[in-house]
Amino acid sequence: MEQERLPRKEREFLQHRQEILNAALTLFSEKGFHNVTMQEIASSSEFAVGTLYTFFANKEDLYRELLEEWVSEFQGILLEALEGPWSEMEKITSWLKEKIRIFNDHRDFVRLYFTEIMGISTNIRAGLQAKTKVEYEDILSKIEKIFEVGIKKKLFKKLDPYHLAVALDGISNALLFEYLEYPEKLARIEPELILEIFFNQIHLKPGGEST
Amino acid sequence: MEQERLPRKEREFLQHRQEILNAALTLFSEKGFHNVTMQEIASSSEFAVGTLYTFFANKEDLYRELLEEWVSEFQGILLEALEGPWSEMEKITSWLKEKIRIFNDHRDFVRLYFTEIMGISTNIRAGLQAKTKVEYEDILSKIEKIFEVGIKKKLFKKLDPYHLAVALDGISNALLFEYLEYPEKLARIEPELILEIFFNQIHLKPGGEST
Amino acid sequence: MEQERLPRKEREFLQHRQEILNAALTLFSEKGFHNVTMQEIASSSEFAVGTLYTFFANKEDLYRELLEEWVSEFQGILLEALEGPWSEMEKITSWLKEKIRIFNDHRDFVRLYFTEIMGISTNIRAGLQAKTKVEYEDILSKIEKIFEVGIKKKLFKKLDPYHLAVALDGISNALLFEYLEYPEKLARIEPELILEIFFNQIHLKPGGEST
Amino acid sequence: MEQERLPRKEREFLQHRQEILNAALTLFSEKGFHNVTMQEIASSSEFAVGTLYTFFANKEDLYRELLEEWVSEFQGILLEALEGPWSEMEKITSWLKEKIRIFNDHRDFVRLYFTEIMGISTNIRAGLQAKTKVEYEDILSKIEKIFEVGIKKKLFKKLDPYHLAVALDGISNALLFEYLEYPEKLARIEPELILEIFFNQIHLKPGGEST
DNA sequence: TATGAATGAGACTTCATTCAT
DNA sequence: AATGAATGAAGTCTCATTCAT
Repeated sequence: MEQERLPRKEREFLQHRQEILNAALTLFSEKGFHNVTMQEIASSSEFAVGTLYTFFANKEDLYRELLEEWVSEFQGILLEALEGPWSEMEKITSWLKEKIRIFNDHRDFVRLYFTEIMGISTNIRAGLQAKTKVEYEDILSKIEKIFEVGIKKKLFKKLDPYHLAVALDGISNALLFEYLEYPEKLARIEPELILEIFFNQIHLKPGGEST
Repeated sequence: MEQERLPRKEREFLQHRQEILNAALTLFSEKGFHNVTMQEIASSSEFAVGTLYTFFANKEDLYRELLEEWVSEFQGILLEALEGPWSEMEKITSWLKEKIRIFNDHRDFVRLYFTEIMGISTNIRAGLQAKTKVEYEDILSKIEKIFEVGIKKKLFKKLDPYHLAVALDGISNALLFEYLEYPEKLARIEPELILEIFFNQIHLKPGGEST
Repeated sequence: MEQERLPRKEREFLQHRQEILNAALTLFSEKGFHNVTMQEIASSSEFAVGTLYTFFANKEDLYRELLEEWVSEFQGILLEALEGPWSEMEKITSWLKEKIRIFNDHRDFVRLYFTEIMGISTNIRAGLQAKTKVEYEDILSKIEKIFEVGIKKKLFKKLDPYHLAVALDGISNALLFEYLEYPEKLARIEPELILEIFFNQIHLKPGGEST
Repeated sequence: MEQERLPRKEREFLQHRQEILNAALTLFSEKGFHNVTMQEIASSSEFAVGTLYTFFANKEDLYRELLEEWVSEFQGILLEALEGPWSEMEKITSWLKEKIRIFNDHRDFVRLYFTEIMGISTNIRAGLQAKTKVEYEDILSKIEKIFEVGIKKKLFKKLDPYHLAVALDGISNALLFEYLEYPEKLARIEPELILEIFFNQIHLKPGGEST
């Protein structure tokens, strides 16, 4: 999008780079970092192996740039969704909406991303886990803040806001993963589904709730 | 425990096997399948490389047996927790209690396990994902059943029981992972913490709330 | 010879392949399949180990292709020698002439070939023995036919033509091997030497004998 | 046979040794030196691997002793057949008779033996080829002598006696191999079959002959 | 700038041999 | 004397990376 008015050479360069990254994403997502060879990425993107090395210093670097580019793209989208001048519930809803959209539109990336942050870093030297996790915690703490405010405003029950943030994230991940894996089992996921399960009752409803 | 009265040879065999598996678990969990060499496992378990091959046909096999042994152990524990002659809430509580205990006592294994089922199978040929996922879905459907019954008994709100199962599992995973990662941020996790967030209000409380 | 007008790349490919095969032939012939390492073939052909694998799938394959290429080459030459529009004696003489030439010019290969068909297949999986033996039997049966015809024409004594074929082949192999091993003991072998021993008198010439 | 009146210990020792050699012969003959493991020989002879090493210094040694024992046994038999106080034709006939018997009764050994002398030594360090070939040449030169004498006595045509020895040996090997490989194709081989092909006419019979 | 043949370090695996029991 | 678990050297093969064209 930002390469609109670049010289042709540069435009082409960026496009080729993107083609390689796309091919790599699909392959990495299907088979994992170690089960994909540079040769495969080259064939799949219709370049020669040597050419990959004019775009990326090495395999690790390709992998890192691939992840980081998307991570920062989505990080931006999600942070923005959480930062508008809206009510707490609206912020959470818009964040969920974007998250759902991302899961739906970028399954390959999501698989790769979760492999990297949940599990054991596939590529140790690339050292992505640390950086990626920091960004993840950034989102979490934004949500934590929202809960904190919401609790102060008596919108939500008085529970640990950090726990709530982690829990909401966990619920949404679980449902979305299950959905991606078995799309037939669940109807298309909407924020409301998640919110209903998670929230419905955490809302402080005068006259209600657990002793 | 069960090898008490085996002939010495057999006892030794099993013990050596276990020593190898223990070393391997730590290494795999720290660095992932592909970043661990047989040489490392050998050194770490204080055997020669060749010795590993008297216990396991190859690296893949070692990895598979490692995972399968623990998976089936924990599968047994969790299923048992879900199957007693108790109330719905008791079943869920006992399941959570066991899950928390497993996460706490077997962090290395848990990391490895989630790498395998959430992410991209580290070792494609080992074909663990399929088998492992089936067992995982088995637990989930048990929980689903519990919710179903609970809903019929008017214990729980009328929500899709499968969604509820996935969500509860997701919440507990998220909190437990966060806890394992940053033990200082969360107090020792108890079933009650999770249940409070998840359940508190899903209980149909006469006099309270949503139709 | 036939790669004259191929693109340079292709020419080079075939030449490198041949260099590897030549080095391998010498080594295999000297030490046998199992006593030659890929490293040795690489060093001897002045390529890196990895390079061998761009030409051949594995050691077995290299060995197989090496043998099959020559076998089919010589098979062609020998069959042609046996199939001309000549008299029976001329066919046998021309076959012997070619056989002697092959033994002389391709000693390394001959050693390797006989190791493979006479003895125990060095490389079981390569399954060369079967294929190679079939081609060998093909030649034998051609010679058998020639004897059959010759017997009908009363050129040869009435003996089992298959026995005669095997025997003539055996005599020529024995003399040629002995010659290759101790070239000083025998004068340069000519078809006549073999024919004299084998034939001289099997010709049914009442009262007389071969001119 | 010669261990008749040895102390039991020694008798047993020799018997066990023989059992190992028998198992090894079968295996080596089927799969070749390099495709047989010490473990296999142990299993097949129903001893432990370690036990093999109380009988033989190493695999090579086992192989060497195996071959040498039989070679010297058969060398004795064949030399004896060639050395009696008989006529030239009788000597050759008795030699052939023994050779045929050996081929028939000891096919495994014969396969192994020819692998070793014809082809490329399977086990280079064992250095059997040299020793074995010397003994082989010993037989050949005995036959050569017989031809020499026979020629002097005008029994045989005046051809190079060494050539004749090599040729007769080659004919008999070829027919016997073919027979062992395809026993159905040839009737049971008798000295007469070989002699008929080889000799019939080489006899100098003034006035010609063959009925 | 793009190519892909060539490279060689490094991983897995086998198996002859040893040695404590 | 017999055993067989343990050893580790050595061999095969892969694949990220380089570099001459």
